[in-house]
Amino acid sequence: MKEKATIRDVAAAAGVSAATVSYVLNGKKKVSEQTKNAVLDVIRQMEYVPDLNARGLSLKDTKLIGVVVPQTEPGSTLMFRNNFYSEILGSIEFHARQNGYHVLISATDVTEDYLDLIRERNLDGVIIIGTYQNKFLSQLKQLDVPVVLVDSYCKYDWFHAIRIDDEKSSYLATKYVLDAGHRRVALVSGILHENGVMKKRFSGYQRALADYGIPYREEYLFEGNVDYDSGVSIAERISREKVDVTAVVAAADIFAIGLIKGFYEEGIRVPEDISIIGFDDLDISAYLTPGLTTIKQQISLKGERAVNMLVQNMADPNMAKVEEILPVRLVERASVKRIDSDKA
Amino acid sequence: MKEKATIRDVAAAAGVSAATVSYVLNGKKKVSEQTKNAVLDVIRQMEYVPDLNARGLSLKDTKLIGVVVPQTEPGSTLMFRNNFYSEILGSIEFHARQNGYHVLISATDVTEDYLDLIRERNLDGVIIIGTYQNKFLSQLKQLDVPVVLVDSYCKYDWFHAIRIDDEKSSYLATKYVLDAGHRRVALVSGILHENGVMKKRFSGYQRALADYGIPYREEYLFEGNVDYDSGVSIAERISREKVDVTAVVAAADIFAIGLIKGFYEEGIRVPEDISIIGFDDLDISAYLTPGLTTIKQQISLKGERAVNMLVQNMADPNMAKVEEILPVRLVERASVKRIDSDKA
DNA sequence: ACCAAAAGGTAAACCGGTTCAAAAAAGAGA
DNA sequence: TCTCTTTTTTGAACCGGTTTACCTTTTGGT
Repeated sequence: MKEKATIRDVAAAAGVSAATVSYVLNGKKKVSEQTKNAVLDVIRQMEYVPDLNARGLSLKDTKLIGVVVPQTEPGSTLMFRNNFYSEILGSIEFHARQNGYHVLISATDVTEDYLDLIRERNLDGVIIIGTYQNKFLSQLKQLDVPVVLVDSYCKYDWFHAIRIDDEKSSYLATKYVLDAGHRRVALVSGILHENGVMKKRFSGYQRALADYGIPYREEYLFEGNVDYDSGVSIAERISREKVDVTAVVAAADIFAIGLIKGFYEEGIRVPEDISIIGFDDLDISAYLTPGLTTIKQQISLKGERAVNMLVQNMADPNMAKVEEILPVRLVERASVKRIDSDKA
Repeated sequence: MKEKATIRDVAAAAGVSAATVSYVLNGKKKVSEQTKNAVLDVIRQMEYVPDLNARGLSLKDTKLIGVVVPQTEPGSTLMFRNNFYSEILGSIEFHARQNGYHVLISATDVTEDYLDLIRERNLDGVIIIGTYQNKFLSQLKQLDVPVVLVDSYCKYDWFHAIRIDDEKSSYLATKYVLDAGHRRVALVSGILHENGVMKKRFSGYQRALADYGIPYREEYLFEGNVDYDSGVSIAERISREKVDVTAVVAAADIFAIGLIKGFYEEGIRVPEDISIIGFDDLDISAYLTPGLTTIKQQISLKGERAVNMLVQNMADPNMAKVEEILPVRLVERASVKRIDSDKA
């Protein structure tokens, strides 16, 4: 790395003290127009750029925020392959920069290591996307750093949170399918006991059924890891075990995508033979054939709000904890067929 | 942020000097077993974590690397929606951490601003993915920071580079289609005059045609932005203008995905009516119906090699510039139909 | 003109690490 | 026991910023 000019170099060249240069830069004290201009000239001329590390050291304010994206397996980079997370990340990076922060990414879980990272780097704030290990939350709280949780249900109100109303959204999706005339509808979900989000979506599904006077049937519930392969194999199971459904609510688009593929392999056409509704609206979802009818989340708005919330909290450490619920929207594409409900 | 213990706090508690604690931590000087253990005990007990910013300040070595992912439009976060980049990024993050580095992401172009960022944060190294603006390269070089270029053709050998052999890979793809019996094959490509990678893929396509004695026909070349929508509209054009081809080589999977959708809307089936081969092997590509035959890049290997190269250069500033070409592999799925070449 | 107050500027200490030069302690040889 | 080494340890300076406390000028009111 080329040697950089320091604030004292600038000071010397401008014939003033380092303190003055500092004041010119951050305007915390009045400096006469004359000296200010002289200093600015030198700065421009020397291409001086202040060192944020040094500044961070004395200000204890690093303008650095950490973003944690979940890793599916240790050492895997899968989470980045999930467009859902990537898109939030992109949005976070953009808005962070708008607010003068830089983003340090980590594809770790929130563990001891990450807590150390926060302290090592003196992160000003942290955004955690998706799941986390409960046992480290209280330690995270101890750190007393602003934290925004995105898309997860924390039983304590220790941190800001931002997400959608999963129960209601799932209700919406299920209701849509029921309104289309379907009566025997399956739910493909993540593992319920380990995933709060999925639990809520399960509840919404159940409530919609109940509203239509349809009893919940356990054999219509399929749990699996939230990935493409689960979708494929669940489709196979539904086909081979001749599970008697006309529609399936997929609690994540990635499931739906796998299901379509799986059904296709089994000679079952979507939506002619079976209808599917998804959840998330990944950008792939519009590209599929048929286009996936799904619950659209405003993914990049999520990132934006997360950053804003964090920035606000970093400015005011005593800010009350807020929980923001973003709206969703059902986008109709071609994967759900309207059927005659009497027939069903 | 909770106040952290400093090295002097540890020193005081252990009854030694700060220097000693420092030596215990980084082993640059011998410390007696006895004091070492005493110090380590205190460190454990106080949960002391050294401050990397402070260390960076005195060592001029921040253990921070910057990764630039291209932004499609100013202010957009589109690049993150491109799985291709996300996956490289994920891989980079993982391997960087393995090597003790943290990753600062930016979705900027390499402009004045980013050059400033490098200096502000004293980045130890930089990985630039994809395109960049030529005019800033020489300034980047001035900075004298280790840089690895991923997936781009730089006319100067100023930086390390890592990519695939685009010409040959494209040749391979085209040859595969020709071997399947196709004779009238279109190329869907990015804008040639602004994209070095696409230029190479175009050459490969031409060379394959030539090898088979097939004259290149300009009306079989379709240029567009490398995105889904271009694919859709090019499919429409091919259909409506009744362009007489039996196959198309898509110079990026995202094109192929759009093409499939576009053809579908036009009532043209893939691969029954028209064959398509892609390029990249996005993870979506396997999920499509039909599965996309494509040129597979080892995307995460790319990230790994980029990090290794950078780490090596950071360790040895005089390291000679290297250019690494990664192998590709054609993966056969269902989007290319073998036809009787006589008929064509 | 005279003094108080305001404005502009600065030296020096500090943030939390590392490291040099030198001091202190321990070990070795005579 | 007393030097001479060798090993351990340490005080202090430094990295590049910020900031406090204080000093000098100006300015302004009477």
